[in-house]
Amino acid sequence: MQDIENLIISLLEESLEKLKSVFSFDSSHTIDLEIPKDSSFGDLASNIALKLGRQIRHPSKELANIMVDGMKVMAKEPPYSNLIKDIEVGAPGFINFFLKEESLYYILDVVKKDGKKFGSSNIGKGVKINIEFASANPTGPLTIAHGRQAAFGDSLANILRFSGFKAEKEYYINDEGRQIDLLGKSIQARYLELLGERAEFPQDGYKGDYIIDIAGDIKDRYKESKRNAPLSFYTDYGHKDILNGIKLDLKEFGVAFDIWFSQRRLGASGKVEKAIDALKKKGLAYEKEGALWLKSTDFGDEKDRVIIKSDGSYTYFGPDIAYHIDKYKRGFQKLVDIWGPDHHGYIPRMKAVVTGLGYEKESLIPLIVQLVTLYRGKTQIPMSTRAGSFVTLKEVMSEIGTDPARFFFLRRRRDSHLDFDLELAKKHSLDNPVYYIQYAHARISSIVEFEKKEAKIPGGVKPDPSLLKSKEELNILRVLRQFPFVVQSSAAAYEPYRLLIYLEDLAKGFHSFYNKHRVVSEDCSLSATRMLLVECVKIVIANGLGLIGVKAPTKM
RNA sequence: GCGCCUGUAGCUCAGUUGGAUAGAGCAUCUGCCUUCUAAGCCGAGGGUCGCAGGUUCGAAUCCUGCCAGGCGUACCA
Repeated sequence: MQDIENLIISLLEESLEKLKSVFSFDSSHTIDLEIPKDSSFGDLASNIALKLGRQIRHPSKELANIMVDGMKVMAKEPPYSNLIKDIEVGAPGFINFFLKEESLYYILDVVKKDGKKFGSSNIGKGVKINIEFASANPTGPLTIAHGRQAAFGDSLANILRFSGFKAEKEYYINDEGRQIDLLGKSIQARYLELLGERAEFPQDGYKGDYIIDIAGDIKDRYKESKRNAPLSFYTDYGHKDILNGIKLDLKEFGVAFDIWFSQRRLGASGKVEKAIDALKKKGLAYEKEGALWLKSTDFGDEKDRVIIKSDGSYTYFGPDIAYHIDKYKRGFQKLVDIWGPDHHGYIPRMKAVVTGLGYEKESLIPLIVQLVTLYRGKTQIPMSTRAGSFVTLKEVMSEIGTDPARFFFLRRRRDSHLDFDLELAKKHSLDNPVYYIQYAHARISSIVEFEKKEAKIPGGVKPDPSLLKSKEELNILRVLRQFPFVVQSSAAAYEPYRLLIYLEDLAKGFHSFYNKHRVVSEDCSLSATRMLLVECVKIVIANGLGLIGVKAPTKM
């Protein structure tokens, strides 16, 4: 398939070269092919004449006509002759290629042969890339916002691996600092309350019920013996307990991190001081009003940012600088940070650090994943971390299941605010595309079973793709052909949702086919061919769902 | 005030980076199960792409100015 693309591109290049004898222009054009949305515009199309027309100020359609006339002659000779059926000029100057059916059949062999690898590529060229995501503070359970980030980061990493990157999934544990202290104080206060003491609850303390649960656990385990325990006992107990919960949730959600990176360990290693020294040496940090500031304005930030507060403690930013440097030192060439929209102001200062220390600005890739609003039908479910009332990822998983949860979190562009309707996610219809896609996979599995049991197709019968003539069959071939493109564009744009849209399209193609045509029939040759077709659909659905971490069931 | 995100069919959203007649699903209306899974399929209606300018062969897409919603604007994380 890739060969077909390349052949047509080389044909276009050749034609462009000939055009130079008539017009003068520089030949630095990269020729892209697209798959037209409407198949009446052919199987592949190029807009090269339109681009060239703008450059040399000549009517595009005329250029396209000249090129097509030349290419039609060339297309009569091998290697093009057994590939191209026709070449046409489209309305504004598109060049549309119509391929022979044989060239579409080719995809079946490729899918069957590549199997689980179909769709993979090496566009990543082995570049080491770190994907850090869902790094919630261990001060409370994962919420649905983290759920979206987790589903996104996990799938993105899978897609990047499939595309030839060496991607690692990392979780940054914020296990020290002001918020952790606040957590400890909150637990301490609740514990003392349980012992019947009047305890002062911290002003900005964590008010959720889970704090009381933790305090209760401490009481069950230690009775009253922790009445005078130091604060560090509560901070340690609390954040470890919560982190364990987070790990369990993520495991259930199907996310397996390669690295759990502790901020506390980073602090103990002395790397934070080293990083700040490096900044000072480069003249990127200065002292003012007893605090240490980063000159982020030199790199386009609105104002300079505090690294060390006047009381001598670090802001969140301090360790985070060291953390990013550490990731580079560990050999990562690209760092993806997946953040919520509340972190967007954080991008310029982090970019400032990276460029200031001599790393490529583009090697840091912050991706902002927009908010999730939960609905139950028409009514919005209110969420507020501060009041301690929020819907957790765990609650969503247990209500609707992990597959629909992952799917819904991924279904939109990351820039798009996500409306997540729990009622919708529970429905078993096309309202809910997870089941629609999984259903296609299950149906095919069932056909495979049926054929095995009935043994309709004798062993010697070979598939003959030239029997595939119907609109529905040819459509499936076209859609199958797109899969590698979709994977690659998802990887390049860091957008897993494109894969979901594609899978819905493929499933639709299959269901349409299924309703109109029988796979296993009295016609052995046709049956064998359609079995091959349907098995290819199954492979691609399984590959696609695998990348987004959704199961491909054989029965439903 | 400033910054970021969003505005496309009644609803939820796509639109391949500036291309061809703006597309899906849901909802509404209408058909299809004695044969491989009806969690399915076929068909119909539904649009001033937030508004106003600009850039060019060509704009939902790019630029400017408005309008609306969300988020942020800490020596919190």
